[in-house]
Amino acid sequence: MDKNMEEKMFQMHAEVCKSMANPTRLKIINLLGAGEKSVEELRKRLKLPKANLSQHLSILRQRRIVAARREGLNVYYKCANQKMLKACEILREVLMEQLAEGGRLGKWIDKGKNET
Amino acid sequence: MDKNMEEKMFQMHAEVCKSMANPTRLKIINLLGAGEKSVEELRKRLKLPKANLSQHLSILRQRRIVAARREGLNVYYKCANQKMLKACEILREVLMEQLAEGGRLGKWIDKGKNET
DNA sequence: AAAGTAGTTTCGAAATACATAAACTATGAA
DNA sequence: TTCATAGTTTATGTATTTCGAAACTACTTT
Repeated sequence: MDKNMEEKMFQMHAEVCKSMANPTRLKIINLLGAGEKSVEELRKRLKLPKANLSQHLSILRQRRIVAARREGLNVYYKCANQKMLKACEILREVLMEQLAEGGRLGKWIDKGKNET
Repeated sequence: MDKNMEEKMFQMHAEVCKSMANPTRLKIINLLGAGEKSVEELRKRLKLPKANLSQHLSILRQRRIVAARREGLNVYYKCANQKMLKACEILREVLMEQLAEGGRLGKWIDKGKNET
């Protein structure tokens, strides 16, 4: 893998992370992880204005995190890739561990200086 | 897991993703994945102004993605959690696959309408 | 064709993230 | 104590993200 390719990979990777860097979008991913859903179903569960929901879905679509399929009036979305779900799952595990081991999000080097 | 907890998890998850949503920070994570390094080493490899590097490290530290340790004049950083690395690795795999399968980042439903 | 439902896009304002520069802190050496 | 090195923090201007509102598109029914 050459230098430019590496550079592009980091860029793409960052953009995928950006797409996931929003609680609403993570909720969407989570719901779709349990199976395909129409926008209307997502809207009801998430209680979001549909314009906003559509914007989030658009972002996820552009990064190929979800895939869309139209059927009549409805557009159905699903997770485009199981591996992405796996990656999310791992991060959630880590967070659960961190919550368990004290919860406090440390500020600085663990020298007892910046305790809250 | 109650409703508020769920909410907080999504929030935290988003913040971790945000911390990773930048090519420079991903490069840092990648370098640290290969082993502990001083800020000076990172600076030389990444060719970044040290103030900027320090800011990025601060963000990664706050989310416990990296851990810092001082030794004399130097501060050494390492990845705080192997699972985070694993999650990164999985995302990179997905990206490699996507590049392999055509590269073009699709704009809309795969109906041949929005070809580039 | 007209109206209704499902979904998307565009626009603009407020909030966040980013890089640069300058000032500051911490440690070790002279 | 003064200097030098390694690293952090604090402005500040710019760019990006986010959400609501309004306008628009796609399909179905009447």
